[in-house]
Amino acid sequence: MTQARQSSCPECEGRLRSTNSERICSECGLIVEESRIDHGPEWRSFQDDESDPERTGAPLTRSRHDRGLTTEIGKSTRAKGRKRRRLARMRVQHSRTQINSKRERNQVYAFTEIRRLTGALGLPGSVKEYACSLFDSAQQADLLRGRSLEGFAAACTYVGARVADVARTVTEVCDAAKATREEHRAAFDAMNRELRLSIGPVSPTEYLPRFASELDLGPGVERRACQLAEKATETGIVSGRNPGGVAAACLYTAASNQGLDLTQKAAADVADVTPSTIRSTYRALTEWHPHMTEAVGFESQGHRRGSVRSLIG
DNA sequence: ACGATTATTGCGTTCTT
DNA sequence: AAGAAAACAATAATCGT
Repeated sequence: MTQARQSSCPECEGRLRSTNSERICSECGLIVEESRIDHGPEWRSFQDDESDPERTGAPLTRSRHDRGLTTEIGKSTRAKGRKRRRLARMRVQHSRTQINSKRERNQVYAFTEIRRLTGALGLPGSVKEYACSLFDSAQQADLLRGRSLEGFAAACTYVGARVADVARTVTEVCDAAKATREEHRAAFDAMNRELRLSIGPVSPTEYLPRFASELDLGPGVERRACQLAEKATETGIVSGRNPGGVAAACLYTAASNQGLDLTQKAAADVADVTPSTIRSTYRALTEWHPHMTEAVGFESQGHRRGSVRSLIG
């Protein structure tokens, strides 16, 4: 809202915006200024970042984590006494190393994928780190069994982008990821449930800055669009709708009101929707007056249906 | 390009079994 | 309690201007 000092991101030239404690780039999420508030937990696992001594880069092919080769030490009924106890011990140790190495392999794989994803989506390192730590939490919470690693990598990246206020749509993430929408969702739901992520439905405003800059719209238009988006949220227009589509429609409406020649198709494209979506939302946006079912219920109308769809961008 | 109309899709509800 | 089906809202596709 108040931008006084630097007007563009040193990395990607995106516009900056301020939150409570920091100024961040609206496109890549780079934190330009930060008024010393330490945000979130201190993640930093043993071996870190840039060096990556483990052989990275190797396994980008799809591999299910459970489907590897395994060796087991059978329970021999013939072994007796000391020999039997030795075997038992071996079995225990062996299983332990197997679990550890499995975990480690998974982690390396997931981290590599997260790194690749954040790169491909133009997300900053902070998102990558958050995503990795989130994956670690998920692993410790034993959320992985029965769900795909790729899904978790995608979901962690998605959540990371969300909390950094540089949301990407599920479509964007899944297109770049080696995961299907279903896998992403399974992982996301699991983490959301078990880890108590504070990830509510996406607000259209989260997409506004990025879309605005992609469309070369000035701050004035963006501000107006933001007002529209807030009003849309209050009115209940957003519930059940694709937030990205609403954001694009708000921008279109704002631009249109100011005489800019922004085409519906252009607005639709940045949000990955069709012009007809822009149209219908535009209508709802401009003539929200005539009829409003349940006029006064301000909280009641909050979530009628499609709350799930609002969750996923 | 925009608006109106029809088709499709997706999801919550409800109606079973 | 889990699954099938009718119902509804948003989005996409299509046609007309």
